[in-house]
Order: sequence, then C-alpha cells, then structure tokens
Amino acid sequence: MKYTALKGIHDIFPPDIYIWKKVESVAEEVLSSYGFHEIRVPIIESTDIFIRSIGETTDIVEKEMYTFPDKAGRSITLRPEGTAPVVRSYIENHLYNMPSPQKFFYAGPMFRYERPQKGRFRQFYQIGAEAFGAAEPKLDAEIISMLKLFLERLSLKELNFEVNSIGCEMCRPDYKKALTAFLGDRTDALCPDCQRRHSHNPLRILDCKVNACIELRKGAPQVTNYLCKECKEHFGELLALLKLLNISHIINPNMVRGLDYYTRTTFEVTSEHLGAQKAVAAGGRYDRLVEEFGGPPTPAIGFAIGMERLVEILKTCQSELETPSPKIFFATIGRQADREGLSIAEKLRSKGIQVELGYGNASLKSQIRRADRLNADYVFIIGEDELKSGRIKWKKLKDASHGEIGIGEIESFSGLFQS
RNA sequence: GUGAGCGUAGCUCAAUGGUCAGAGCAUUGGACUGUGGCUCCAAGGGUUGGGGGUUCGAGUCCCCUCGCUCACCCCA
Repeated sequence: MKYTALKGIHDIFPPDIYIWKKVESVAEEVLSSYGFHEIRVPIIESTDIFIRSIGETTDIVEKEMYTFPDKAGRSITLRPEGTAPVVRSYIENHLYNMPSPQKFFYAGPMFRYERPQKGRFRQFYQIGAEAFGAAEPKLDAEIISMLKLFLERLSLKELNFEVNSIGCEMCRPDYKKALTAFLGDRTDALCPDCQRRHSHNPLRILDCKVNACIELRKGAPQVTNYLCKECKEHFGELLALLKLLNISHIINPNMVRGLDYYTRTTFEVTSEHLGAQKAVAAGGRYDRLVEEFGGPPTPAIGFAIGMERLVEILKTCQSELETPSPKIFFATIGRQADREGLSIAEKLRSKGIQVELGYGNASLKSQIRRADRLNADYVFIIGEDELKSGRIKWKKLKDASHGEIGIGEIESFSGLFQS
C-alpha cells in the first residue's frame, strides 16, 4: 500500500459515521437543555497555553504534544485537550462579562503523540463541556447528571461513575506531606516509576498498578480525610446531591487526574466493554485556572467524552445504525429511458427524496440487484415499453409487490410517503 | 519511550523446506434475451508487507526494516 493514514490516525466512514452523527446530535440536544452553547476554538494554539494549563511536568506536555515552529519561528501545538483553548477564549473575548455561569460545549479532534492501542489514538475526538463562574457543588452535580442523561439517551448501560475530591491549593500540600511521610523510608520498595513520582507527583503513586506499590500503599492516608473545611463541605454536598438525584457512584480516593489544573471534584465514567483504556468520559473542577491564565478569579468545571471509546461501546453493545438508503432506484434501459429517469429523479430529489440511478449500461438484472443491495424501497423500471405507454413499472423490493404508474403521477406516488 | 504477538486475494483464513500459493465469503458475469434475495456455474483479483541471507529449492528457517495489534506508561 503506497499511501496510508498516519499511525494512530483513522478515517471515519459509513456505516460508522452514522453512529458518530447520532452521538453528536444527542449530545447537542442534551447539553442544550442544560444551557450549554457551542463554542468553536482553534485546533492549534501557542504552545505555552498548554504548558501553563496542563502542567510542565505532566506526560502530555513532556512527551505527547505535536509541537512545531511556524514559519515565523513561533512554537505552535496541536491541541492535546480542549479545556485550555476554551479558557483562553473565555478570557480573550471577555466572556466573563456575560451573566454567570457561562456554559459551553465543543466537539472536535485532539492530538497526542502516543503509542496507539485499543481506545487510544494520536488523533481522537472529544465532546467537551465547560461551565464558568459558579463554585457551588450544585453545578458539579448537574454536570455529572447531564453526563448520565446523555449516556442514557444513547442506551448505554453498565457504566461506572467514580468521583473523588483532590482538595485545593490550601489542603492538598498537607495531604502530599502525609502521603510521603507514610511511605517514609520504604520508597526503595516502590517500582522505579513510583520512585520518580515520589519526589515530584506523589499522588500518582495512588493509581499505580504494580503489585508492590499496591501493597505499600495499603493503609495510606486518603485524600478525602485531609480536605480543608471548605473542600470537605463541597465534597459532602456533592455526594448528598448525587444521592438526591439518584446517581449511583463509587467514591474512588485513588482517582487522580493527569492534568495539573484540577481542584476539588474529579470524576470519571468507565466501561467494562473497553480495553485497558476504559475511561469513556472524565473531568473535574478547575477553580484556579482562569485566574492563572490572567482572567478574573473564576471557578469552573468541565469534562470531556472520548468519542472513539463511546462509539466502540455502541458498536459492541447495540445493533448497528443503518446507512440511509434510497427511496427509489431508477433502473433504465436505453439512452432515452436513461434521460427520462434522470429527469424524474432530479424532480424527486429537489423535494428531498433520496433517489439512486443505474449506471454503466448494466443489465436490468444487475441494476435491480444493486438496488437491492443499496436497500432501496422501490425500483422504477423504464424501458422502451414504458416510454411508449407513458406508464412506468414499479416494484417494492421488500414484498415484491408491483404495479404501474403514469409518468406524470410519480411525484404523488403514495409509496413515497410510507416508511 | 518499553515489551509481546501478528503480517498470504477486498475480508476471514489454509498450504511437512519441494509441482503453477489455495478455500470460504465478497465482487463481476452467466444459467434466467426486461425483474433482486435462494441455488448452481464461471471469471477477475497475489511482488506471500519490503530488503538481504542460508539452501539444489523459502510463504515456511535466519537477520534487518516497515506496518498493524495488544499491553506497560499515560489518558478521553
């Protein structure tokens, strides 16, 4: 094969594309009902936007970004996630001068230079939502509930909702201290990765899968026990609201996120129908980010849905969506009939009816066979006889019923209005 | 970045180191001169991912390379 798509980058085409479109339309419908409006932000931004927001020492920034110089030598990066560009836009366009909270959603491709595997790609699509300007746990609960409603609308079952609070800039340092103190002089027993984490990001030790590390962290202090008064209240109220709204969830004190900007609430939706990359949606609060970006102090919360992963679940758990099929197929024999068919087809198409034609001088048989494979409802046959009589033969493929109709009456053919 | 597995027709897969690399499905045509699905027949379709080596002889063994997949890492 001479030309192939780049590693980890895939085409989306029928029939899958119809699953994607369905997901997108349901998302727009549900998010709209919560007052979220679409925002379109660029796919490329200045590199420092991502470094500042995601965090200098995160894996994404350290080794996963598509970064390159533009022709003027500025450092440009293909967005690895959607929150940073939206925050940049929120500040740059003074969107905080509109009544709070402001709520936005977006959909589009993200780019991360990683080794591809099941559910992980170099170009992948996310639907994301961000809400600015409200700190109350009520908003956290609404957002999680909205995510749940969206997934339910797609008939997705067997999903796990996990929530956690990782505190704020006041209480998290205390927890980090407690955690490193707990591990104390036993750090030698940690896996090499965790030994590294111990110094610059000890929270990550919590979700390490190496057995030795799982052993060592038994009885370790939990984040949720070290929250300051405000964070504790916030988390407590969120849990109460989730109960009120009947959203079953588990509290996972070991859930840490790979982006530095999160504060307080973090959450994740996972599915057992995926591979090792089983998070289908995830998000959290980022109350400090807007201010750090030079905007006014603005609490915020958001999440992102992984489209490929969602579609993967839909494909394994549900019957596939059908590719739209023609209402009418014109099988024509001879040049004159061909012209007649084209002419009628164009009239019908202008009314929004899906019509397909036969090509290439194919035999009637092969034309009808093609109509069948395209799953057409009706075949209209035009040949010499029909041209002479002015009456076209039709056949309904589903039940093989057939009949005739005058050329002038086709546009009111009753079959066009049945499903 | 690390590790493992796999590359043969459009797809799923056969072929002890030994003739001309096969089958099913799919595609196209025919049986049925202007009527789909079912059946039968036929045809097209391959640089066995690429390169080198061992051998009288390589799809098969060895080396290199490219690609895919899964996992680690990390994340949606």
